[in-house]
Amino acid sequence: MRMGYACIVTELNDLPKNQRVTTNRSMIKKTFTSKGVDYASEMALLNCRDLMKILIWNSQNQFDFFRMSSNMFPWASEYNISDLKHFEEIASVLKECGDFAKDNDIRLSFHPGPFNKLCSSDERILKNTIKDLETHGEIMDLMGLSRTHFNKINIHVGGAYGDRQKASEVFCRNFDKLSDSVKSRLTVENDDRASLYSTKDLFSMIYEKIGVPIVHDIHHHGFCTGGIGQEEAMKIAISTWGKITPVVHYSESRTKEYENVKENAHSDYIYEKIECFDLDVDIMVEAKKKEKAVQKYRKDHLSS
DNA sequence: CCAGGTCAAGGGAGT
DNA sequence: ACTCCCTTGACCTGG
Repeated sequence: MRMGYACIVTELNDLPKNQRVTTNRSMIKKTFTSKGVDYASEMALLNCRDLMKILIWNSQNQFDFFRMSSNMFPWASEYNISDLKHFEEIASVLKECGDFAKDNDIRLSFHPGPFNKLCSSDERILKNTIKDLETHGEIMDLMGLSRTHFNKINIHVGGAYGDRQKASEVFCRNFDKLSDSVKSRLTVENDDRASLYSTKDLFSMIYEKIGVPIVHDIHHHGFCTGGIGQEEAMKIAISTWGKITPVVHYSESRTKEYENVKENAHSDYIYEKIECFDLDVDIMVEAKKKEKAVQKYRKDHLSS
């Protein structure tokens, strides 16, 4: 069982700016407009170089599961990676990252943002979504990562528009418009609101139609059960993965740590022993303190 | 260095 | 109609 965390190594991120290691260098629109795509290219190269440092840190700290940031290429919707000024060096660094991950058995994944709406019937929104997803696939291809759900690109369906069944059908139709680079890696995650998609919904509306595996988020399930329990939902999700080890997401409510916060907001750390019903899964921990939350969990629950 | 205000995208929920 | 939140806070400006 792997345990991973998302996008940021706080230990390396919370350093003075000139020593900081991060893959999240970005910029506001005004800066992108004034400094242009070559500046974005510079930022992307720095981000990719730091990805390598983060992977090394992971291997030195017994982490074999990591979610890469979608911010590695700022304003990626506005250009093709292969047209960037620093493309050759970027490609070379990314290949090194991918090779390192494989040599050290680190599972890498992506979780593109909430603006991806593969269920949209609006051509412009769909076009933006496909562009973003293809960028994620291209990065993984450049890294030489497998075109399997081991290196998943995980998204939510993205909307219901008042009719889940109908929206999910649009999602399935649009899935066909993606390249193999994305199709082979795409997974869907259950939502944290009853009006959206439960794990059970995803099974019948997505998996049974197009074979896209389900990432079961244990925390989200509490807000959108689909009328079934945690164990049943997890088993349904896990049945969709074939030979690849399934991923489940885990987090706890921020209300455990702070007052006047939303029930479904994520906590800094996690406290309870994660119940996996003896299933073989990899766990992506979504807690604000990132790697520190996993380290604390290991100390509390896994050390002997 | 720091604090405070601001920031692409789409949908949903709360006000 | 407006604001906040979501995968992941980070950027920018003025002091």
